Amino acid sequence: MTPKIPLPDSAACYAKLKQTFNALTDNEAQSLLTPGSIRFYKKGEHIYTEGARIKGCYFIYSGIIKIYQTGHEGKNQIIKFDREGDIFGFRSVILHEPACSSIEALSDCILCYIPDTILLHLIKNNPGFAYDMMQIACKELGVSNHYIRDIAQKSVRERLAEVLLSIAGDFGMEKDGTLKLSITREDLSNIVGTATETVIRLLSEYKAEGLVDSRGRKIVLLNIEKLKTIAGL
Amino acid sequence: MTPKIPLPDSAACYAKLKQTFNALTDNEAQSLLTPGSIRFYKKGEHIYTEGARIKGCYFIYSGIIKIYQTGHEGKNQIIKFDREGDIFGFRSVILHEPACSSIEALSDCILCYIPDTILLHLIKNNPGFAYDMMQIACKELGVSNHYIRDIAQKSVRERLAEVLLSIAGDFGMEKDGTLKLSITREDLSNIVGTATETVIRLLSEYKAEGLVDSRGRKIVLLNIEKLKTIAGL
DNA sequence: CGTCAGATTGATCTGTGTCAAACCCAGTGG
DNA sequence: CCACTGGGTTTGACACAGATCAATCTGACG
Repeated sequence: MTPKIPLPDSAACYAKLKQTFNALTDNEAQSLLTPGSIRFYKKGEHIYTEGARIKGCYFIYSGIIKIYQTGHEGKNQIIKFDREGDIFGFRSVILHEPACSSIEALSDCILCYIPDTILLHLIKNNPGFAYDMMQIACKELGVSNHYIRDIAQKSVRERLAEVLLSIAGDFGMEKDGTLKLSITREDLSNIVGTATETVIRLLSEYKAEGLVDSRGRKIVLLNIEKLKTIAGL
Repeated sequence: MTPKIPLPDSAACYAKLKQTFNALTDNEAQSLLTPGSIRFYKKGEHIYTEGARIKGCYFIYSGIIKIYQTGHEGKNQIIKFDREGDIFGFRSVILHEPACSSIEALSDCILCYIPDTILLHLIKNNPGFAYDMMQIACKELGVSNHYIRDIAQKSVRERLAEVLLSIAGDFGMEKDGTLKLSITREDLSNIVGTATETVIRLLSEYKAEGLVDSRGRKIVLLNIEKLKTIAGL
């Protein structure tokens, strides 16, 4: 559990916070950065689990986390990935409800914990902050609703292409087209909402068509345009 | 276009508003109820369409509206129904984006239009209101994410049962189990995310099993418990 | 060098989508 | 009053995408 990377000091964390919430005053940022609020999480570690009564939310200083829900027969549905500068868990805090999804660190992470009292205090006392949060919630809402349509209407083949492109968009790729996010076939299938074998077969098809290349978790997008066509974009 | 029912006076509308947004002050409520902000919409009328640059959102004084997105080959995905006391369109206003879904009146409706300037002003000046809006957005977010899991993992048979139950929950039913919301098979299929014929076949199956009865758009839930089992609840 | 998770490939089964035809019923207009 | 019309509903036949099950393979790592 010893951090492999040094925890950032308050100043560094403050700078990150300001990027996401530019409405925060210095005083308020101070109130967020109490001792112990900044914590290191090892890759693979679970931050919290569906149904947990969390009493605060988390700001990501660095790293990538996976947000998912467990369904029938233990199959997981990945809702989204969050990264540096994102905030998660606020839904449960604001509604005073148990967590509706589980969170797992996909890479080593540094998270800043924001207790419910402070979050609610900020929303009720800093209108700019409330507006920032509002925008974040609305953006997520738009993405989720868009995804409902896709998952309901598009074929798995189309959705997989779309997911690959959106991963490229969210996390970037090397100059050669390699996705910066390394991800297992199983996780891919849990985003797309299909069986792992199907993802593997479709990736092979793409490969045969010269659209992608892959070795293990390294996936290379060779023909973005064609993938967009398949995805229906 | 002449209203079949008289438009409510400001006082009636004010009362409805207070039920949803109890943080509103009298002055603020006044600012919402300018002349012309309250309008009647006929059943089947389109309030606005995906991609429209709307400059305000709507509060539902009475009636039911359908929120949907158009996908491949004109097939629609219904995101949700809203009714009396609900507010819609705020996502686009808050993000300054074009509408991401279309709105249609499922019954005769009376809507109260809230211009963007006023909505944003309220959020930035009345923390209680901002918090109310925040809760609404978060609630919708929770529902949407939950639905992503369902649509990705459950079979159509399971989802149809779930949708019927949730319609019963949202809009109620008569003592005999008849859903108060009358809905076409096509709309049902557009919620579940399947073909119309499949909904019809599954309803027939349910009927054969004594779980539901139906004549036209009147659907009667005969065995709620069994339906819950099918839905996986 | 053994082990184990993840990746791959094949064979098979089935839930749903698609296409086509017919039917029911309410509203309209002659 | 009745034929006409058209939207919604129903049923059947058929094809196929994708799930499932089973077996094998690969590569990373202790």
